[in-house]
Amino acid sequence: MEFAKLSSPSLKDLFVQQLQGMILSGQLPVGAQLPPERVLAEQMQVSRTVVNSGLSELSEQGFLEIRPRQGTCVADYRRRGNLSTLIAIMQYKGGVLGRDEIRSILEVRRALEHLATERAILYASDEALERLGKALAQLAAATNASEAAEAAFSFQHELALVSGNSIVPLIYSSFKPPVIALWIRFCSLYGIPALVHNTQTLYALVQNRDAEGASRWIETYLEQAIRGSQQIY
Amino acid sequence: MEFAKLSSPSLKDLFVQQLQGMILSGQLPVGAQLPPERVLAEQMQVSRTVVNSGLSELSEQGFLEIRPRQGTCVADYRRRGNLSTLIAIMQYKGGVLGRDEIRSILEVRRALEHLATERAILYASDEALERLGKALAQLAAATNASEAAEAAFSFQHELALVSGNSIVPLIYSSFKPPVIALWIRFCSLYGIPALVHNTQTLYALVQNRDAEGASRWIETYLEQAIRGSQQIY
DNA sequence: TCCTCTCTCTGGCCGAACCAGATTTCGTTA
DNA sequence: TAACGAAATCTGGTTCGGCCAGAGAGAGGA
Repeated sequence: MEFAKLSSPSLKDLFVQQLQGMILSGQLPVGAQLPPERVLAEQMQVSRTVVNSGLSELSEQGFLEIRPRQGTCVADYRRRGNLSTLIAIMQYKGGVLGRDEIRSILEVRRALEHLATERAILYASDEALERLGKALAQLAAATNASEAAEAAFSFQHELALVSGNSIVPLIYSSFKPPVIALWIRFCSLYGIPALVHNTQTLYALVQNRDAEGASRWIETYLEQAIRGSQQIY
Repeated sequence: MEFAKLSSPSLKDLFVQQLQGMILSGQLPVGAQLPPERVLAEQMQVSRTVVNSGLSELSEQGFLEIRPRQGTCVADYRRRGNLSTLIAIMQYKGGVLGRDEIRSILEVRRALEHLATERAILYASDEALERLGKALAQLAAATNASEAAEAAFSFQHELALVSGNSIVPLIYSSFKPPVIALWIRFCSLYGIPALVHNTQTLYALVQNRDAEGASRWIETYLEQAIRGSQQIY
Protein backbone atom coordinates (compact mmCIF):
# COMPACT_ATOMS: atom_id res chain seq x y z
CA MET A 1 0.00 0.00 0.00
CA GLU A 2 1.36 3.36 -0.98
CA PHE A 3 0.51 6.69 0.55
CA ALA A 4 0.91 9.85 -1.43
CA LYS A 5 3.08 12.49 0.11
CA LEU A 6 1.04 15.29 1.61
CA SER A 7 1.82 18.91 0.99
CA SER A 8 -0.33 21.94 1.47
CA PRO A 9 -0.26 24.55 -1.27
CA SER A 10 1.14 27.92 -0.37
CA LEU A 11 -1.08 30.92 0.06
CA LYS A 12 0.30 32.36 -3.15
CA ASP A 13 -0.71 29.23 -5.06
CA LEU A 14 -4.16 29.38 -3.54
CA PHE A 15 -4.44 33.02 -4.47
CA VAL A 16 -3.34 32.36 -8.05
CA GLN A 17 -5.72 29.45 -8.35
CA GLN A 18 -8.63 31.47 -7.06
CA LEU A 19 -8.08 34.34 -9.45
CA GLN A 20 -7.55 31.95 -12.34
CA GLY A 21 -10.89 30.42 -11.50
CA MET A 22 -12.63 33.78 -11.36
CA ILE A 23 -11.12 34.81 -14.69
CA LEU A 24 -11.71 31.54 -16.52
CA SER A 25 -15.26 31.26 -15.22
CA GLY A 26 -16.03 34.72 -16.54
CA GLN A 27 -16.70 36.16 -13.10
CA LEU A 28 -13.87 38.57 -13.89
CA PRO A 29 -14.41 39.47 -17.54
CA VAL A 30 -11.64 40.53 -19.87
CA GLY A 31 -10.84 44.20 -19.34
CA ALA A 32 -12.21 44.35 -15.81
CA GLN A 33 -10.21 46.41 -13.36
CA LEU A 34 -9.02 44.63 -10.24
CA PRO A 35 -9.17 46.21 -6.79
CA PRO A 36 -5.88 47.58 -5.45
CA GLU A 37 -3.51 45.05 -3.97
CA ARG A 38 -4.18 46.36 -0.45
CA VAL A 39 -7.93 45.85 -0.75
CA LEU A 40 -7.41 42.43 -2.25
CA ALA A 41 -5.06 41.51 0.57
CA GLU A 42 -7.48 42.69 3.20
CA GLN A 43 -10.51 40.98 1.71
CA MET A 44 -8.70 37.69 1.22
CA GLN A 45 -6.97 37.91 4.58
CA VAL A 46 -3.41 37.55 3.29
CA SER A 47 -0.38 39.79 3.20
CA ARG A 48 0.23 42.16 0.35
CA THR A 49 3.36 40.23 -0.58
CA VAL A 50 1.21 37.27 -1.43
CA VAL A 51 -1.08 39.40 -3.53
CA ASN A 52 1.80 41.15 -5.27
CA SER A 53 3.71 38.02 -6.21
CA GLY A 54 0.51 36.24 -7.14
CA LEU A 55 -0.56 39.03 -9.47
CA SER A 56 2.93 39.04 -10.92
CA GLU A 57 2.68 35.35 -11.67
CA LEU A 58 -0.74 35.77 -13.25
CA SER A 59 0.70 38.54 -15.37
CA GLU A 60 3.49 36.27 -16.63
CA GLN A 61 0.84 33.70 -17.48
CA GLY A 62 -0.90 36.31 -19.60
CA PHE A 63 -4.05 36.61 -17.50
CA LEU A 64 -3.45 40.10 -16.17
CA GLU A 65 -1.96 43.35 -17.32
CA ILE A 66 -0.20 45.23 -14.53
CA ARG A 67 0.39 48.93 -15.03
CA PRO A 68 2.46 50.22 -12.12
CA ARG A 69 0.80 53.06 -10.23
CA GLN A 70 -2.27 52.80 -12.41
CA GLY A 71 -3.85 49.50 -11.61
CA THR A 72 -4.28 45.94 -12.77
CA CYS A 73 -6.85 44.62 -15.19
CA VAL A 74 -7.77 41.30 -16.79
CA ALA A 75 -5.91 40.82 -20.07
CA ASP A 76 -7.32 39.29 -23.24
CA TYR A 77 -5.62 35.97 -22.55
CA ARG A 78 -7.35 34.22 -25.44
CA ARG A 79 -5.51 36.43 -27.90
CA ARG A 80 -2.44 37.59 -26.00
CA GLY A 81 -1.80 34.35 -24.21
CA ASN A 82 1.25 32.17 -24.71
CA LEU A 83 2.10 28.60 -23.88
CA SER A 84 2.24 29.36 -20.14
CA THR A 85 -1.35 30.49 -20.36
CA LEU A 86 -2.35 27.25 -21.99
CA ILE A 87 -0.56 25.14 -19.40
CA ALA A 88 -2.24 27.13 -16.65
CA ILE A 89 -5.66 26.66 -18.21
CA MET A 90 -5.09 22.92 -18.57
CA GLN A 91 -3.97 22.59 -14.98
CA TYR A 92 -6.98 24.59 -13.86
CA LYS A 93 -9.18 22.06 -15.57
CA GLY A 94 -7.47 19.38 -13.53
CA GLY A 95 -5.56 17.86 -16.43
CA VAL A 96 -8.76 16.93 -18.17
CA LEU A 97 -8.53 17.96 -21.78
CA GLY A 98 -11.38 18.70 -24.10
CA ARG A 99 -11.67 16.99 -27.44
CA ASP A 100 -10.58 20.06 -29.36
CA GLU A 101 -7.50 20.54 -27.23
CA ILE A 102 -6.45 16.92 -27.62
CA ARG A 103 -6.93 17.13 -31.36
CA SER A 104 -4.94 20.36 -31.46
CA ILE A 105 -2.07 18.86 -29.51
CA LEU A 106 -1.97 15.78 -31.68
CA GLU A 107 -2.05 17.87 -34.84
CA VAL A 108 0.90 19.90 -33.65
CA ARG A 109 2.69 16.74 -32.58
CA ARG A 110 2.13 15.21 -35.98
CA ALA A 111 3.59 18.26 -37.71
CA LEU A 112 6.61 18.49 -35.45
CA GLU A 113 7.23 14.74 -35.29
CA HIS A 114 7.40 14.58 -39.08
CA LEU A 115 9.91 17.41 -39.02
CA ALA A 116 12.04 15.93 -36.26
CA THR A 117 12.01 12.41 -37.69
CA GLU A 118 12.84 13.55 -41.19
CA ARG A 119 15.82 15.56 -40.03
CA ALA A 120 16.97 12.85 -37.61
CA ILE A 121 16.97 10.28 -40.42
CA LEU A 122 18.90 12.60 -42.72
CA TYR A 123 21.46 14.09 -40.36
CA ALA A 124 21.66 12.30 -37.01
CA SER A 125 24.94 10.56 -36.21
CA ASP A 126 25.11 6.95 -35.09
CA GLU A 127 26.11 8.04 -31.58
CA ALA A 128 23.01 10.22 -31.46
CA LEU A 129 20.84 7.27 -32.44
CA GLU A 130 22.59 5.35 -29.67
CA ARG A 131 21.21 7.85 -27.15
CA LEU A 132 17.79 7.37 -28.67
CA GLY A 133 18.16 3.65 -28.11
CA LYS A 134 18.88 4.24 -24.42
CA ALA A 135 15.69 6.25 -24.05
CA LEU A 136 13.84 3.42 -25.72
CA ALA A 137 15.35 0.88 -23.33
CA GLN A 138 14.10 2.90 -20.37
CA LEU A 139 10.65 2.89 -21.88
CA ALA A 140 10.74 -0.89 -22.33
CA ALA A 141 11.73 -1.27 -18.68
CA ALA A 142 8.89 0.86 -17.35
CA THR A 143 6.70 -0.90 -14.81
CA ASN A 144 3.78 1.51 -14.51
CA ALA A 145 1.91 4.00 -16.67
CA SER A 146 3.55 7.01 -15.05
CA GLU A 147 7.07 5.74 -15.73
CA ALA A 148 6.15 4.71 -19.24
CA ALA A 149 4.69 8.12 -20.01
CA GLU A 150 7.82 9.80 -18.68
CA ALA A 151 10.04 7.53 -20.76
CA ALA A 152 7.95 8.00 -23.89
CA PHE A 153 8.25 11.71 -23.47
CA SER A 154 12.02 11.38 -23.05
CA PHE A 155 12.21 9.41 -26.27
CA GLN A 156 10.31 12.04 -28.21
CA HIS A 157 12.40 14.76 -26.63
CA GLU A 158 15.61 12.96 -27.50
CA LEU A 159 14.39 12.45 -31.05
CA ALA A 160 13.78 16.18 -31.32
CA LEU A 161 17.24 16.87 -29.90
CA VAL A 162 19.09 14.64 -32.34
CA SER A 163 17.16 16.14 -35.24
CA GLY A 164 19.41 19.18 -35.04
CA ASN A 165 16.47 21.58 -34.97
CA SER A 166 17.00 23.70 -31.87
CA ILE A 167 13.40 24.83 -31.46
CA VAL A 168 11.39 21.62 -31.52
CA PRO A 169 12.80 20.12 -28.30
CA LEU A 170 12.01 23.37 -26.50
CA ILE A 171 8.41 23.26 -27.70
CA TYR A 172 8.18 19.68 -26.51
CA SER A 173 9.53 20.66 -23.09
CA SER A 174 6.91 23.37 -22.80
CA PHE A 175 4.21 20.81 -23.45
CA LYS A 176 5.50 18.21 -21.04
CA PRO A 177 2.67 18.26 -18.46
CA PRO A 178 -0.29 17.79 -20.82
CA VAL A 179 1.59 15.33 -23.03
CA ILE A 180 2.47 13.18 -20.01
CA ALA A 181 -1.20 13.23 -19.04
CA LEU A 182 -2.12 12.15 -22.56
CA TRP A 183 0.31 9.23 -22.51
CA ILE A 184 -0.92 8.02 -19.15
CA ARG A 185 -4.42 8.09 -20.54
CA PHE A 186 -3.20 6.20 -23.61
CA CYS A 187 -1.64 3.51 -21.42
CA SER A 188 -4.81 3.05 -19.41
CA LEU A 189 -6.72 2.58 -22.66
CA TYR A 190 -4.33 0.41 -24.63
CA GLY A 191 -1.76 -0.77 -22.11
CA ILE A 192 1.93 -0.04 -21.82
CA PRO A 193 3.01 -2.67 -24.39
CA ALA A 194 1.16 -0.81 -27.14
CA LEU A 195 3.10 2.34 -26.33
CA VAL A 196 6.38 0.42 -26.27
CA HIS A 197 5.59 -1.26 -29.56
CA ASN A 198 4.76 2.02 -31.28
CA THR A 199 8.00 3.58 -30.13
CA GLN A 200 10.11 0.55 -31.00
CA THR A 201 8.71 0.50 -34.50
CA LEU A 202 9.49 4.16 -35.00
CA TYR A 203 13.01 3.66 -33.65
CA ALA A 204 13.66 0.77 -36.02
CA LEU A 205 12.54 2.87 -38.97
CA VAL A 206 14.76 5.76 -37.93
CA GLN A 207 17.69 3.41 -37.42
CA ASN A 208 17.23 2.04 -40.94
CA ARG A 209 17.01 5.63 -42.24
CA ASP A 210 13.66 4.79 -43.78
CA ALA A 211 12.15 8.25 -44.13
CA GLU A 212 9.18 7.10 -46.14
CA GLY A 213 8.24 4.33 -43.72
CA ALA A 214 8.74 6.52 -40.65
CA SER A 215 6.47 9.19 -42.08
CA ARG A 216 3.75 6.63 -42.76
CA TRP A 217 4.14 5.10 -39.31
CA ILE A 218 3.78 8.46 -37.59
CA GLU A 219 0.52 9.00 -39.43
CA THR A 220 -0.62 5.55 -38.39
CA TYR A 221 0.00 5.72 -34.71
CA LEU A 222 -1.08 9.33 -34.25
CA GLU A 223 -4.29 8.34 -35.96
CA GLN A 224 -4.61 5.64 -33.34
CA ALA A 225 -3.98 8.17 -30.60
CA ILE A 226 -6.65 10.45 -32.01
CA ARG A 227 -9.15 7.61 -32.05
CA GLY A 228 -8.28 6.91 -28.42
CA SER A 229 -8.75 10.52 -27.46
CA GLN A 230 -12.21 10.58 -28.99
CA GLN A 231 -13.22 7.61 -26.89
CA ILE A 232 -12.47 9.53 -23.70
CA TYR A 233 -15.63 11.54 -24.14
CA MET B 1 11.92 64.22 -34.24
CA GLU B 2 10.81 61.49 -31.91
CA PHE B 3 12.16 60.73 -28.49
CA ALA B 4 11.78 57.28 -27.08
CA LYS B 5 10.08 57.04 -23.75
CA LEU B 6 12.52 56.42 -20.96
CA SER B 7 11.83 53.85 -18.31
CA SER B 8 14.17 52.22 -15.86
CA PRO B 9 13.82 48.48 -15.47
CA SER B 10 12.92 47.16 -12.07
CA LEU B 11 15.56 45.80 -9.76
CA LYS B 12 14.24 42.30 -10.29
CA ASP B 13 14.64 42.66 -14.05
CA LEU B 14 18.19 43.92 -13.62
CA PHE B 15 18.97 41.02 -11.33
CA VAL B 16 17.54 38.50 -13.78
CA GLN B 17 19.41 40.08 -16.67
CA GLN B 18 22.69 40.04 -14.81
CA LEU B 19 22.46 36.38 -13.90
CA GLN B 20 21.36 35.47 -17.40
CA GLY B 21 24.47 37.16 -18.70
CA MET B 22 26.73 35.35 -16.26
CA ILE B 23 25.18 32.01 -17.18
CA LEU B 24 25.09 32.49 -20.94
CA SER B 25 28.64 33.85 -21.00
CA GLY B 26 29.88 30.76 -19.23
CA GLN B 27 30.99 32.69 -16.16
CA LEU B 28 28.53 30.51 -14.25
CA PRO B 29 28.93 27.07 -15.85
CA VAL B 30 26.18 24.48 -15.91
CA GLY B 31 26.07 22.67 -12.59
CA ALA B 32 27.71 25.48 -10.62
CA GLN B 33 26.27 26.12 -7.18
CA LEU B 34 25.04 29.63 -6.47
CA PRO B 35 25.64 31.40 -3.17
CA PRO B 36 22.72 31.45 -0.74
CA GLU B 37 20.06 34.04 -1.37
CA ARG B 38 21.10 36.03 1.67
CA VAL B 39 24.70 36.33 0.46
CA LEU B 40 23.56 37.19 -3.03
CA ALA B 41 21.26 39.88 -1.67
CA GLU B 42 24.05 41.38 0.43
CA GLN B 43 26.64 41.35 -2.35
CA MET B 44 24.30 42.85 -4.93
CA GLN B 45 22.86 45.33 -2.46
CA VAL B 46 19.24 44.37 -2.92
CA SER B 47 16.64 42.85 -0.67
CA ARG B 48 16.17 39.14 -0.42
CA THR B 49 12.70 39.58 -1.86
CA VAL B 50 14.24 40.72 -5.14
CA VAL B 51 16.73 37.86 -5.12
CA ASN B 52 14.09 35.27 -4.30
CA SER B 53 11.65 36.38 -6.97
CA GLY B 54 14.45 36.81 -9.48
CA LEU B 55 15.79 33.31 -8.88
CA SER B 56 12.26 32.02 -9.12
CA GLU B 57 11.85 33.64 -12.52
CA LEU B 58 15.19 32.28 -13.73
CA SER B 59 14.08 28.86 -12.59
CA GLU B 60 10.89 29.14 -14.63
CA GLN B 61 13.01 30.11 -17.61
CA GLY B 62 14.97 26.91 -17.13
CA PHE B 63 18.30 28.49 -16.21
CA LEU B 64 18.38 27.43 -12.59
CA GLU B 65 17.39 24.46 -10.53
CA ILE B 66 16.19 25.43 -7.09
CA ARG B 67 16.21 22.72 -4.45
CA PRO B 68 14.59 24.08 -1.32
CA ARG B 69 16.83 23.88 1.72
CA GLN B 70 19.71 22.55 -0.35
CA GLY B 71 20.70 25.35 -2.64
CA THR B 72 20.42 26.63 -6.16
CA CYS B 73 22.57 25.60 -9.10
CA VAL B 74 22.78 26.36 -12.80
CA ALA B 75 20.60 23.95 -14.77
CA ASP B 76 21.39 22.34 -18.10
CA TYR B 77 19.23 24.84 -19.92
CA ARG B 78 20.21 23.46 -23.32
CA ARG B 79 18.41 20.21 -22.50
CA ARG B 80 15.85 21.19 -19.89
CA GLY B 81 14.95 24.54 -21.36
CA ASN B 82 11.57 25.47 -22.76
CA LEU B 83 10.36 28.25 -24.99
CA SER B 84 10.86 30.86 -22.27
CA THR B 85 14.50 29.88 -22.18
CA LEU B 86 14.84 30.38 -25.90
CA ILE B 87 13.16 33.77 -25.82
CA ALA B 88 15.45 34.84 -22.98
CA ILE B 89 18.54 33.70 -24.86
CA MET B 90 17.46 35.54 -27.99
CA GLN B 91 16.77 38.72 -26.08
CA TYR B 92 20.16 38.42 -24.41
CA LYS B 93 21.81 38.24 -27.81
CA GLY B 94 20.02 41.46 -28.73
CA GLY B 95 17.76 39.84 -31.28
CA VAL B 96 20.65 38.67 -33.41
CA LEU B 97 20.07 35.08 -34.45
CA GLY B 98 22.53 32.49 -35.62
CA ARG B 99 22.05 30.65 -38.88
CA ASP B 100 20.95 27.44 -37.20
CA GLU B 101 18.37 29.21 -35.08
CA ILE B 102 16.91 30.99 -38.09
CA ARG B 103 16.72 27.74 -40.00
CA SER B 104 15.09 26.05 -37.02
CA ILE B 105 12.50 28.77 -36.67
CA LEU B 106 11.66 28.69 -40.35
CA GLU B 107 11.36 24.91 -40.32
CA VAL B 108 8.91 25.08 -37.46
CA ARG B 109 7.04 27.90 -39.13
CA ARG B 110 6.78 25.87 -42.30
CA ALA B 111 5.35 22.91 -40.43
CA LEU B 112 2.86 24.98 -38.46
CA GLU B 113 1.90 27.23 -41.34
CA HIS B 114 1.00 24.20 -43.43
CA LEU B 115 -1.15 22.94 -40.58
CA ALA B 116 -2.86 26.27 -39.96
CA THR B 117 -3.47 27.02 -43.62
CA GLU B 118 -4.81 23.57 -44.38
CA ARG B 119 -7.30 23.74 -41.53
CA ALA B 120 -8.24 27.34 -42.30
CA ILE B 121 -9.03 26.42 -45.89
CA LEU B 122 -11.10 23.45 -44.83
CA TYR B 123 -12.99 24.82 -41.86
CA ALA B 124 -12.76 28.61 -41.53
CA SER B 125 -16.01 30.54 -41.91
CA ASP B 126 -16.32 33.48 -44.25
CA GLU B 127 -16.51 35.88 -41.32
CA ALA B 128 -13.25 34.49 -40.04
CA LEU B 129 -11.63 35.07 -43.41
CA GLU B 130 -13.03 38.60 -43.20
CA ARG B 131 -10.94 39.18 -40.08
CA LEU B 132 -7.93 37.85 -41.94
CA GLY B 133 -8.59 40.41 -44.64
CA LYS B 134 -8.56 43.19 -42.06
CA ALA B 135 -5.16 42.09 -40.82
CA LEU B 136 -3.96 42.08 -44.41
CA ALA B 137 -5.26 45.62 -44.95
CA GLN B 138 -3.29 46.82 -41.96
CA LEU B 139 -0.19 45.25 -43.44
CA ALA B 140 -0.76 46.96 -46.78
CA ALA B 141 -1.10 50.29 -44.98
CA ALA B 142 2.16 49.94 -43.05
CA THR B 143 4.59 52.80 -43.56
CA ASN B 144 7.74 51.44 -41.97
CA ALA B 145 9.42 48.09 -41.41
CA SER B 146 8.44 47.92 -37.76
CA GLU B 147 4.74 48.42 -38.48
CA ALA B 148 4.89 45.98 -41.38
CA ALA B 149 6.52 43.31 -39.23
CA GLU B 150 3.89 43.81 -36.56
CA ALA B 151 1.10 43.55 -39.11
CA ALA B 152 2.62 40.50 -40.78
CA PHE B 153 2.80 38.81 -37.41
CA SER B 154 -0.83 39.73 -36.74
CA PHE B 155 -1.84 38.16 -40.04
CA GLN B 156 -0.07 34.90 -39.24
CA HIS B 157 -1.53 34.94 -35.76
CA GLU B 158 -5.01 35.54 -37.10
CA LEU B 159 -4.53 32.74 -39.62
CA ALA B 160 -3.60 30.42 -36.79
CA LEU B 161 -6.64 31.56 -34.81
CA VAL B 162 -9.12 30.95 -37.61
CA SER B 163 -7.62 27.52 -38.26
CA GLY B 164 -9.46 26.23 -35.22
CA ASN B 165 -6.35 24.67 -33.75
CA SER B 166 -6.08 26.11 -30.27
CA ILE B 167 -2.37 25.45 -29.79
CA VAL B 168 -0.75 26.99 -32.85
CA PRO B 169 -1.67 30.62 -32.12
CA LEU B 170 -0.22 30.25 -28.64
CA ILE B 171 3.05 28.96 -30.05
CA TYR B 172 3.12 31.89 -32.43
CA SER B 173 2.53 34.31 -29.54
CA SER B 174 5.43 32.81 -27.66
CA PHE B 175 7.66 33.43 -30.65
CA LYS B 176 6.56 36.96 -31.27
CA PRO B 177 9.81 38.83 -30.42
CA PRO B 178 12.22 36.83 -32.60
CA VAL B 179 9.72 36.54 -35.45
CA ILE B 180 9.20 40.30 -35.46
CA ALA B 181 12.97 40.73 -35.62
CA LEU B 182 13.09 38.31 -38.55
CA TRP B 183 10.44 40.19 -40.48
CA ILE B 184 12.13 43.53 -39.94
CA ARG B 185 15.31 41.99 -41.29
CA PHE B 186 13.35 40.63 -44.23
CA CYS B 187 11.95 44.07 -45.00
CA SER B 188 15.36 45.68 -44.94
CA LEU B 189 16.59 43.06 -47.39
CA TYR B 190 13.66 42.86 -49.80
CA GLY B 191 11.49 45.84 -48.96
CA ILE B 192 8.02 46.06 -47.48
CA PRO B 193 6.21 45.46 -50.81
CA ALA B 194 7.70 41.99 -51.07
CA LEU B 195 6.29 41.10 -47.66
CA VAL B 196 2.90 42.55 -48.59
CA HIS B 197 2.89 40.65 -51.88
CA ASN B 198 3.73 37.35 -50.22
CA THR B 199 0.94 37.77 -47.71
CA GLN B 200 -1.61 38.92 -50.25
CA THR B 201 -0.90 35.90 -52.43
CA LEU B 202 -1.37 33.56 -49.50
CA TYR B 203 -4.60 35.28 -48.54
CA ALA B 204 -5.98 34.99 -52.05
CA LEU B 205 -5.22 31.28 -52.10
CA VAL B 206 -6.90 30.76 -48.73
CA GLN B 207 -9.91 32.77 -49.84
CA ASN B 208 -10.24 30.57 -52.92
CA ARG B 209 -9.92 27.50 -50.69
CA ASP B 210 -7.02 26.35 -52.85
CA ALA B 211 -5.24 24.00 -50.45
CA GLU B 212 -2.83 22.68 -53.05
CA GLY B 213 -1.76 26.11 -54.23
CA ALA B 214 -1.44 27.50 -50.70
CA SER B 215 0.78 24.61 -49.69
CA ARG B 216 3.05 25.18 -52.68
CA TRP B 217 3.15 28.92 -52.04
CA ILE B 218 4.17 28.45 -48.40
CA GLU B 219 7.06 26.30 -49.57
CA THR B 220 8.01 28.96 -52.10
CA TYR B 221 8.13 31.97 -49.87
CA LEU B 222 9.63 30.24 -46.86
CA GLU B 223 12.34 29.04 -49.23
CA GLN B 224 12.84 32.69 -50.10
CA ALA B 225 13.01 33.62 -46.43
CA ILE B 226 15.59 30.91 -45.80
CA ARG B 227 17.73 32.22 -48.65
CA GLY B 228 17.49 35.69 -47.15
CA SER B 229 18.47 34.44 -43.74
CA GLN B 230 21.58 32.80 -45.13
CA GLN B 231 22.64 36.13 -46.61
CA ILE B 232 22.58 37.79 -43.22
CA TYR B 233 25.81 36.10 -42.29
C1' DT C 1 -11.41 78.85 -17.96
C1' DC C 2 -6.92 77.41 -17.31
C1' DC C 3 -2.95 76.38 -14.72
C1' DT C 4 -0.57 74.76 -10.62
C1' DC C 5 -0.08 72.76 -6.37
C1' DT C 6 -1.14 69.25 -3.17
C1' DC C 7 -3.06 65.22 -1.56
C1' DT C 8 -4.29 60.52 -2.28
C1' DC C 9 -3.75 56.16 -4.38
C1' DT C 10 -0.98 52.61 -6.70
C1' DG C 11 2.42 49.08 -7.44
C1' DG C 12 7.59 48.34 -6.44
C1' DC C 13 10.78 47.51 -3.01
C1' DC C 14 12.58 46.63 1.48
C1' DG C 15 14.18 44.27 5.81
C1' DA C 16 13.08 41.55 9.60
C1' DA C 17 11.11 37.51 11.04
C1' DC C 18 9.44 32.69 11.26
C1' DC C 19 9.01 27.99 9.24
C1' DA C 20 10.47 23.31 7.92
C1' DG C 21 13.59 20.34 6.08
C1' DA C 22 18.52 19.11 4.93
C1' DT C 23 23.15 19.07 6.59
C1' DT C 24 26.74 19.34 9.71
C1' DT C 25 28.64 19.22 14.29
C1' DC C 26 29.62 17.34 18.42
C1' DG C 27 28.95 14.70 22.51
C1' DT C 28 27.78 10.17 24.07
C1' DT C 29 27.97 5.36 24.09
C1' DA C 30 29.17 0.56 22.87
C1' DT D 1 38.04 3.84 18.31
C1' DA D 2 33.88 3.69 15.78
C1' DA D 3 29.01 4.26 15.52
C1' DC D 4 24.96 6.44 16.87
C1' DG D 5 21.91 10.38 17.83
C1' DA D 6 20.56 14.88 19.36
C1' DA D 7 21.32 19.66 18.74
C1' DA D 8 22.97 23.50 16.14
C1' DT D 9 23.34 25.48 11.71
C1' DC D 10 22.17 26.54 7.10
C1' DT D 11 18.94 26.81 3.25
C1' DG D 12 15.07 28.37 0.54
C1' DG D 13 9.81 29.40 1.30
C1' DT D 14 6.68 32.52 3.12
C1' DT D 15 4.73 36.22 5.68
C1' DC D 16 4.38 40.81 7.54
C1' DG D 17 4.17 45.89 7.98
C1' DG D 18 6.19 49.80 6.16
C1' DC D 19 8.42 53.21 3.01
C1' DC D 20 9.19 54.98 -1.78
C1' DA D 21 8.25 57.43 -6.21
C1' DG D 22 5.19 58.20 -9.82
C1' DA D 23 0.29 58.72 -11.68
C1' DG D 24 -4.18 60.73 -11.05
C1' DA D 25 -7.74 63.60 -8.93
C1' DG D 26 -9.21 67.51 -6.68
C1' DA D 27 -8.72 72.22 -4.64
C1' DG D 28 -7.14 76.70 -5.11
C1' DG D 29 -5.64 80.94 -7.41
C1' DA D 30 -4.78 83.82 -11.61
